[in-house]
Formats: sequence, structure tokens, C-alpha cells
Amino acid sequence: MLQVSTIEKEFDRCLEGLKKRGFEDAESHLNEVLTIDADRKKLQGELDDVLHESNKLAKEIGQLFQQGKKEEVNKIKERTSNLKQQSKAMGEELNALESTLTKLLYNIPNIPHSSVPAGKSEDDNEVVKIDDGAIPELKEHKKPHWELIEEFDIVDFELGNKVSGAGFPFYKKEGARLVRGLINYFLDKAVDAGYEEVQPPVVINEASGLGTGQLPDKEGQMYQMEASNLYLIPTAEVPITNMYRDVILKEDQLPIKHAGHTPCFRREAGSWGSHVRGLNRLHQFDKVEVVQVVEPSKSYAVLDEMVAHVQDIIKSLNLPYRILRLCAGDLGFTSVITYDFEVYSAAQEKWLEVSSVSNFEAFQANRLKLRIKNKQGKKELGHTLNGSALALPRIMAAILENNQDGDSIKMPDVLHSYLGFKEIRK
RNA sequence: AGAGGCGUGGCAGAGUGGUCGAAUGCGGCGGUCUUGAAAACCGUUGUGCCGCGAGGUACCGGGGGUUCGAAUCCCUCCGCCUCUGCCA
Repeated sequence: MLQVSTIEKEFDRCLEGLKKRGFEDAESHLNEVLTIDADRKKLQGELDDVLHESNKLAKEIGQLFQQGKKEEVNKIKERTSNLKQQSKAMGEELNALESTLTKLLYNIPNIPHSSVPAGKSEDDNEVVKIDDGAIPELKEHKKPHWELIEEFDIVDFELGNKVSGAGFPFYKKEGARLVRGLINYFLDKAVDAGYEEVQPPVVINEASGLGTGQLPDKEGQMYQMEASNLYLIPTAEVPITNMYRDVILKEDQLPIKHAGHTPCFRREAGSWGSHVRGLNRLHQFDKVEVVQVVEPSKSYAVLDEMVAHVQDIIKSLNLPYRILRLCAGDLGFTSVITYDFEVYSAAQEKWLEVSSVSNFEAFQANRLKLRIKNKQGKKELGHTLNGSALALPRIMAAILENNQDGDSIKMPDVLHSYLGFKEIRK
């Protein structure tokens, strides 16, 4: 969530940014935040005065009791009960103001970076790089992956339907080993790049969902376990970033770099249709996520570092890719700037999103109360970033389609040692 | 899951109704001493909110209550420990 102080100091920039996103009634929202916050401050001061008075009287009563002056005590008690009623009413009003303010702030998205292009939908995203040198020419053998996985019997959707439901496939034989190999390869790359590996829980509580911005608005996108009031994670970003909720980091602990593999669960309600087939969209998929917590002054250098990391992995798999800078309208609620990576899947003749790398600046940190204390003892909110490095199913789809050769599918060289085979045969 | 116990500052650990944001020890930071270091000694050392400031206010797991006054009493939720049960 945005800081009130940011809205106050940089009102015009905030307003402009929200308009760029197409956020309705931006100006009245921002103004309301400032009004309520001013009311809150005023009331807080008044309440403190009342409490001050009543604390003073309570101390007097204590002293009078010790001196045995009971009649005087009774006189003062009348005044305190009056003050108590006042402070109670004021306290309730203050709580109400605070919760209204929080709700308002929860509903205001992050301010896009100045380099983020204007635009409403994915059609307006800006292509910042295309490396399509590796696009294969498929002539005789040009089957989409959903046909290949059936022919080679390596992913089974029917079985998934029976056991779980649509979007929960079984991976089998070389398919299962490819999943395992990719996870290991991606984790090794992350560890080599200095990320500390973690295996987080795949369920999170409500506080964590609020911390990274999945709640309160987007609970419909997560699977919820009502009986225990827990959610299945949509991405490892949630548990990993929440490791640092309510934490004050020392400057010399930074940068915090974590990588973790988890399955990710997404309900994807209403987003199914004939255009999403096979591995293109699933309710459960594997992903290796990288997360960093850094000093504000360094977050853009770190964003570049993360983009380079993802690019390096995709290149090593010899997949054609392009990098998009998301337009304001397509930007996630919590993000200041996001680069999407897409790989080209040659039989579908489609670009598939396989990674999303974002800088949230202090937006998540403000919700998380994630602060950094410098050597002078000054505290400020940290910046959080994360990126997929990488999400598996679409990478699999592109590998299968781009490397098909009739009776076999060749595996990228870098994976051979991870897989124990060089190609998948019928 | 049942019974009992516990939850205090970075850590350890006092405090059972009044002047307690909280003793003490350790750790951290600054200093004295030293060629340097250690030791010793001195000082300092939680977080939020309101305020230009002085200062005020809130926080002893979370929430609620009793009381003029709560770390301390009551209720409730959460977490941890021990025993019993179950189980990869």
C-alpha cells in the first residue's frame, strides 16, 4: 500500500500514475486519504490529551489512597469516569477512522514507473527486446505440444481429470523427469547467482496474503481452505516475501536474496476457453521464484540483475524469447514496473509468458512493515522485488514443440545431465 | 485431538493491582585505558502514533473485560512446552 506521506508529498505524481493505470476517481480517492488522515491526526492528539489528564488523576488517587484521604478520592473519581467515557468514544472513533483509511489505501494500486508505457491492455505492452534467432523452421513435424504429450505419453490430462479435475495433469515418465530436471536446473542457476535456497510452505494465512497484496481483493484467485482459514499459494513470492513481515533488517544484512521452488495454485476462474489448451494454463504448476529485499537506492540495479538472470536461463535452453515492459493498464496491482518474458512455441506459433520480474518499491514493504535500519539508526521501508526463474509448463511446451523431430524430441544440452536422457522417444 | 504448564525488550530473566516502558545479566554501540587487542571501567542501547519542539500517548503473544489505576485479575483466540493419543 502507498504511504500517506508519499501521497502528501507527491500528490501530482500519484494522481498522474493512477490515471495512467485507468484507476477510476483517482483524485477523489487521494483527497479522501488526505482528509481522513488529517482527521485521524487531530483526533489522536485530542485523545492523547484526555488520556494524559486521566493518567494524572489516577496517579493522584493512588497517592491520596496511601495518605488515607478517602473523601477527596471520591471527588476526583467523578471526573475520571467522565474522562473515561470521553476517551472510550474517541478511541472508537479513532479506530473507525483508521480502518477506513486502511481500506482506502488497500484499494489504491501502486504508482507506475515513469518508463511504464501508457495503455489499457496487453496489446499496449512494449517489446523491449526480441531474440528470435532460435526459432526453428518446423515443416514436416509441427505438432502442438498437446498432441506430442499424448503421442509420447508423458503428460496425462485425463488421469488428472479423474483424480483431481481439469488443469491438474499427471506428468509421467520422461515428462515427470523433465519437470524434476527443470526444477533442479533452475534452482542451481539461482544458487549460483547468489540466491539462498528455501523451501517454503505452500499454504499461507490471511496476514501473509495481506502482506504481499493477494488479499483483500484477490482471494477469488486463490484456493481457500475454509476450515483452517488458510490459502494455497498462487506463487512462492507470498511465503518467501512474508518471511520478512514485521522485520527490521540491518543495513549490512542486505541484499536479502532467496530462491525457492513450489507448486503454485491458481483458480483462474473464468479464464478458460478453447485458446488455452494443454500446458498453456493450469490450476497447479511448478515454478522457481527469486525474491530480493534491498535498499531503496539499489532496487533498479537489482531489477536489471534479475532480468539478466532470467534472460540467461532462457537463452541457455536455446529458446527464442522476447521481453516486454508491461503497460500501465496491464501492470499488477502492487507493481511499479514489470518485465514479462515470453518464449516462442513454434507449433502453436505463439509467444507464451514464462516469467514476470517486478519491482514493488516500498508498496509491499509498507504492508509488511519491512524496514531497514541504517548505521545511524534511521529506519526506512525496504524495497521488494521478485521474478519467476522460471515457471515450468510453458517452458516445457516450448521445448517440446521447438525440438520435435517426428519420432523423437531433443532435449536442450544444458539439461542432459539433469535428465539422464538426451531425447524423448516413442 | 485430550490434560496440564507457559508466552515480558536482540537474548536470558525479575516483576502478581499504583510513581513499571519495565530490575539484573549477556550481547550491541560510543568512550577511557593500551603500540594494538583483550580485560576492566564509564556512558548508551525497543517500536508505533501525535507534536516544529519541549513533551504527550500507546505497546509486556492478539483481541475484549474488571478497576480511578493492569505486565500483574477475568474471558477469548493464537503460539510454544510436557504427558497421553494418532501418524508420514
